[in-house]
Amino acid sequence: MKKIADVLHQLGLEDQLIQEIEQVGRQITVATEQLLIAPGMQAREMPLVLSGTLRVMREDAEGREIFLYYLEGGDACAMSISCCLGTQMSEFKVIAESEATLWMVPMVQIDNWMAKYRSFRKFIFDSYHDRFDEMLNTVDSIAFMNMDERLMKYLLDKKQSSGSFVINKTHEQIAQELNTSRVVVSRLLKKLEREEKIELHRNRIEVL
Amino acid sequence: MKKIADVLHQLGLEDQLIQEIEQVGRQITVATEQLLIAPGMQAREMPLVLSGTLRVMREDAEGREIFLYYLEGGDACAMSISCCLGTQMSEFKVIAESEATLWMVPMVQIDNWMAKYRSFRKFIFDSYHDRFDEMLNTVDSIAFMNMDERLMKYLLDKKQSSGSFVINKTHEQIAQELNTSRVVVSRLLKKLEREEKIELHRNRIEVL
DNA sequence: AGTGGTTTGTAACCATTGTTACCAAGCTTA
DNA sequence: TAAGCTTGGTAACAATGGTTACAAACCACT
Repeated sequence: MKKIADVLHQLGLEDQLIQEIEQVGRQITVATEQLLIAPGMQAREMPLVLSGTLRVMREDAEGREIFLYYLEGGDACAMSISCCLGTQMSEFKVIAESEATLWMVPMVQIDNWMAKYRSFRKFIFDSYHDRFDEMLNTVDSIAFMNMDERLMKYLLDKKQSSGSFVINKTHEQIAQELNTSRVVVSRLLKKLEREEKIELHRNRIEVL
Repeated sequence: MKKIADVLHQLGLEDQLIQEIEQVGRQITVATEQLLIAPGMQAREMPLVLSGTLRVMREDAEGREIFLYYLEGGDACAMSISCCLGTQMSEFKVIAESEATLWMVPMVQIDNWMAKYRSFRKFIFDSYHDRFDEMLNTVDSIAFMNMDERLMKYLLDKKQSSGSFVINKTHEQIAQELNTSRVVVSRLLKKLEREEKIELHRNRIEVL
């Protein structure tokens, strides 16, 4: 597993800043499918992903959900910041897609570092930009694509982020993340199998 | 029309910063339906809306469009910043929804002010947060709502932002912003009229 | 091996949205 | 007023996706 200092170094942060982040933060480990942030929660720390993957979902009033994007090694959940600068609340649900290690940074430090370190400003802004970009991507999917295309994109994204051709999810889980029904997912997965793009097994999908 | 200093003052910025912004920026006026930013453009200035409304749209490769959000008095197009900090390009299309006056701030100054003024950092972050929030709203609409609900929400948002019950758009224009077809919009508008939520005229819709 | 729960496959049907086609109403300009 | 364009109304049909129902396959546990 990577150390926090290595990750921060790769992000291009100054050594002095890295030391400060090391001093005031703490490392935590979260288990697969563990809930990290739920709508309405007030964050006091900004999570920085050291290893593993977090899944960021949007949830509406009736409990329907939709997948937005993944956070992976080196990514910060920068959206938490504006939760704290204002007194606004989280509008997401963040769940561990796999076991993950996180570096939790106290929010109170953020503004200091923003004033002090150019590299930190760049890091946070890039982070915002990347998230925004992924949101646009999500909008593209749900606005312009049919469910079969969205499903294939979902599988490819998952393959990309996990680095594995094998996806261990049930049709029901996938249906929830795409905000559709299990029957529809099964139907379309079968179609993708007939097109020889994937192979179906119980609890497992292989991308070809 | 409001002066730039007044607008900035209302945003809670320091007097010294306001002076700097006044010195280096320039004011422009854009006509209704004028294109401000197109996908692939590189922004060198950040627009700040003094009066009027800008419409921010997402456009895909095939030219299909979808409405994301409005920018109004006091709003900054903060997304332009990350275009410039990195060397990334605009992923939006920004159009004047009405005649608008803008204060254009050179990007080169932004980082200075971020380091120097706490109020500026807060302004930019709030701006990012607000835009992100509106994006989530858009995602909610297209992910969870049917076209008739989206249409009604669209009309109410437009009423809200323009401050007028009267909406001067053709069914074709609305169809483009919602990424659907004119026939569908006409059909659903007629339904809304029968439900006495709106009144239809040529080139004009009244929200009741 | 048998029981019970979970997961997947499939059919039939419905609702919503998209498409094509055509006409009528309204505006503009000659 | 006539011609031509833009805008809006409506019908008929197609495509996509959502719902209900049921059965089969698979797994875990006894």
